[in-house]
Amino acid sequence: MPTDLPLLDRRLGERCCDIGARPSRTHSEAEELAADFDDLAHPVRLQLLDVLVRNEGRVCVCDLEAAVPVKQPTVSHHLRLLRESGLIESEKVGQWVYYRIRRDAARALRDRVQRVLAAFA
Amino acid sequence: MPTDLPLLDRRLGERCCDIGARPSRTHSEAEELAADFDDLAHPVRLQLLDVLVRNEGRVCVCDLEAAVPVKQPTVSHHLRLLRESGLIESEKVGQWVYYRIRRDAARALRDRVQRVLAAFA
DNA sequence: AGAGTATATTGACGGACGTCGATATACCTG
DNA sequence: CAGGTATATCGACGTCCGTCAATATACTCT
Repeated sequence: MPTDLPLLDRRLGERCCDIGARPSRTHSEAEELAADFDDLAHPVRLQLLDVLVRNEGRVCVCDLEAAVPVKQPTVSHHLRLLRESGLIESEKVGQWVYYRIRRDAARALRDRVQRVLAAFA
Repeated sequence: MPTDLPLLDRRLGERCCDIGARPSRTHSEAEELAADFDDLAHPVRLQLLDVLVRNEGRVCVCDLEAAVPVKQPTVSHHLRLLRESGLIESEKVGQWVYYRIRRDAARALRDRVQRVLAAFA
């Protein structure tokens, strides 16, 4: 698209506020994307996901607890957020709860995020 | 790495909390990454970046203001956050301020994020 | 049943975040 | 200089977020 023409005019300081720049996404689309980034915008959640990704299969909560610098209720809190956003799932075995990453959801998130970031190139 | 062996044991419910799972990143590394995601974790910031990416060069604040559903002080607020994180820069021309994306910083952020998400594959 | 363990939930607290009206600052024009 | 415009900053307000101690729930073993 020839977005250059109005910009050259603008350089002269003669016009402003009239390029009619509109985002390519609606605000609610942007909200959904922001929610994707939000899931990843906390160090504890990143570390939990990291452990789950690198330990294919099952990791129990006490292992996760040992991997991050917060107390058990806080770990449960972040695990709940990740579960509610569909990125991980849990399975109760005896008195333990094993968590694992949901590869399909993780890949879908990765693809959505990469589609956004591709425009940054 | 053979992460499977302890996991098979674990399946029987006989052991727990001993795989010594440690995140591949320190907490402060995770904090820096989380800050990257935080920059993108707001719909208004995503929309602002979108407009700046798609209008190579200069966009003045009033144009940005027209593109998002918040008032002028809030636009300035988000522009400041993006500027402080190095993703955009501004140039004053007459009574206007033109913003543009910093391609180098944007690409660097994209690469950091993609490196994280690659593990999700 | 009773004691111990693993995990989730609740409730409270402090602090950070998003928003906006009001105001300040800087510039331009007449 | 006076009046107008563009943008930034300030100050206040409400809401959301992260954390944890305490408690609840569910399971295991004896």
